[in-house]
Amino acid sequence: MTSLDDVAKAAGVSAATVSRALSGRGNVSKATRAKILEVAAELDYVASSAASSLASGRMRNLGVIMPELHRWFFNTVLTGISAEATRAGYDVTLYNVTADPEVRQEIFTAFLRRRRVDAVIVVALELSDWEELELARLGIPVVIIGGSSGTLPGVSMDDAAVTELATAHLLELGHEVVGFIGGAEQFDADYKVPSQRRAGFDRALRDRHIASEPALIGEADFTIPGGFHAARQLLGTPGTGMTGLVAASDEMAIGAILAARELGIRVPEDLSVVGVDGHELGALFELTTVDQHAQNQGATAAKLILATVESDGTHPKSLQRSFDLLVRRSTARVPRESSA
Amino acid sequence: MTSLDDVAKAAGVSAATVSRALSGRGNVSKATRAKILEVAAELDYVASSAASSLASGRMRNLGVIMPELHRWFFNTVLTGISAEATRAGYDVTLYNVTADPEVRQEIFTAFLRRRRVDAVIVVALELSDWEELELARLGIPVVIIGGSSGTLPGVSMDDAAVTELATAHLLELGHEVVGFIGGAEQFDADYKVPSQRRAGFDRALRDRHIASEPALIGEADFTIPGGFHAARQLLGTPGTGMTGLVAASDEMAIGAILAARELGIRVPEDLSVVGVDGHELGALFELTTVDQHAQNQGATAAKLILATVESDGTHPKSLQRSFDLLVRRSTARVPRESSA
DNA sequence: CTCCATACTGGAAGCGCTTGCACTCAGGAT
DNA sequence: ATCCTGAGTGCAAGCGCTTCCAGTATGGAG
Repeated sequence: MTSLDDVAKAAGVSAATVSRALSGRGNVSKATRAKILEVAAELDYVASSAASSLASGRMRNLGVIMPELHRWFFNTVLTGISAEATRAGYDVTLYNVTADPEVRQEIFTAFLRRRRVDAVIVVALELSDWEELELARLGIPVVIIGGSSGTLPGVSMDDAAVTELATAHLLELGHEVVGFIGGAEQFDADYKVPSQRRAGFDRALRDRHIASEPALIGEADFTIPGGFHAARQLLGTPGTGMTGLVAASDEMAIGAILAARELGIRVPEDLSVVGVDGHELGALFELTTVDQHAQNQGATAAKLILATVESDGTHPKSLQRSFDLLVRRSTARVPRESSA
Repeated sequence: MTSLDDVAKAAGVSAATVSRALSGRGNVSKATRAKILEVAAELDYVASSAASSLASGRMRNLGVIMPELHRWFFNTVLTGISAEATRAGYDVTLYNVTADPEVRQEIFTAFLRRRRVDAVIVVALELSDWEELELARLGIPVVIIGGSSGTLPGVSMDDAAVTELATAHLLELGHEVVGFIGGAEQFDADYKVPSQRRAGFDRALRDRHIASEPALIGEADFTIPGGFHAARQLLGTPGTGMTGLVAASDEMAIGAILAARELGIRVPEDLSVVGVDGHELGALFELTTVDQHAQNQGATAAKLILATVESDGTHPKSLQRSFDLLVRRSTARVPRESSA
């Protein structure tokens, strides 16, 4: 492996100058820099990250903590982060916090404290006080996506407003009996998004003075099968007169559409379904949804935190992400005689 | 931040001894080690990875190169790798090679050459000669998953055997007109799995002396929408008499089932559909498939390569993964009068 | 024609660990 | 009793960069 010194010797300058030329910090004359760049390329020189990190304290590495990778939101956000990090020359180190509490704790103590990353992005994890403290103790910028924290900045959406918008869409179409599929009471106890989304649904109903009907509320785990089963039960309940259904995630909405099809309920003629996410499968099911631009959320968080790292190191600011209602064919005006 | 020296002083020993006690390399008396461990815990000491890496040449970091994260296979393999790496105390650095050739090249030159990882797992990427060379030049163990290489070891499946098994299953059920949905000729030009899977299908037919019918071959990109569109075209073609359909991935198989439903074709009464993967959504669609234990593939690759890293550093051996036919309700014996 | 700020450059001191080497000290073999 | 072996420990030399500092040259200001 060629080292800095090899380059310095070959270029006839000191190691210090090579370092400056390659990193862009400090002054180097144009001619010298050109010469060094040429020699470095010739020798295929790439600086050792360990040496560079040790000397400078900079890692050029971004940590990402996520609870899982299967659900669309997570891998989409991760894709966004990764693209942005790569563009900036940063590596991405993935910490997959599993359900195992020991693993989770290990991540926060052993792994993160090795000082391997310059910054951390936490995705959709509700942090315990202890965890926030550990994170703060790292002394590096932290940004939260799709979760909330009293003390840490985040790139987030108003998760209540999102379902409120979805619900309002249905109400405006004339639906009066609207159901909801969201997180189970105990689903992801440590993740507030489900309850927020539920709150938005409730709010929309309340604003129109419509009573929330417990029989119209289903619980699922945000996946397609989860939505399928919850919807089948909801739709199988006779006499509800439900003509609209809001799902707190697109995956559940898709599950609901599948359930409706199985039961011979036409979407949107008999039932309007709206989801939340902007899942790529939505197009296939012509699903009306509230797009939360997940990939963008990841990219934005990465950009935000990398800017912080590269500049002073003050704490990044929180950012509110926008979202848009994307109307497709799974929602329609309520039929004249509304009887499900 | 507390350093090794702090611990050494507090424990009344030399830094060398602390290092040995904490890393487990070299001899330290039981009493001394206990004392050091106690002090280290007390001081919340965690070694700086940069310093440790620089001095030892070990990174405790595993690189993973993937072309994408959305498709089920990828995030499932990654989950398996991550779990295993975490267990072993290794970080996972993710390199998401996008379609952009510049980014791809950048990963192989700039990123990987910083010597940040002890080993690399390449997932479902057909490497160019140049890339294999670059990888070899890194001088670290490399393992391929779901791709092939003449020179690099891998954890792989016989991708032809898999579809052969799926196809044989259909043939054994009495189906004689069997269609296939696989990769487009130019889909992932640099990824051989699609053509292998096609080859397995062809082989199964040939073994039974059944001619392969071009009209029964569909092309898609391994996703649900892709499978949907390909299947709709295949199924929409009148007079083929097709009663069985093999999809080269579960996602395409699911798309095909959706297409069949839309066209009023019953599965499995009118059409048997079999996929390949073991996708978690398969259960919902009662999809018969060939389970390739993807998460296991990831875990196995990680275990394999970490063992190599921890021991001598000789090259890891290739491993052939097993796969199992998982019969569910999407396949059935061919109806008496076979006419689609 | 001086003087001084500025642009470049090199020397050298680390960054915080790991590890080869030398040393001491028991305990077992002779 | 002597020698040898090996466990246990400390010293010190790095690992390959970064960056502070000091030194030299250069150009414009006075």
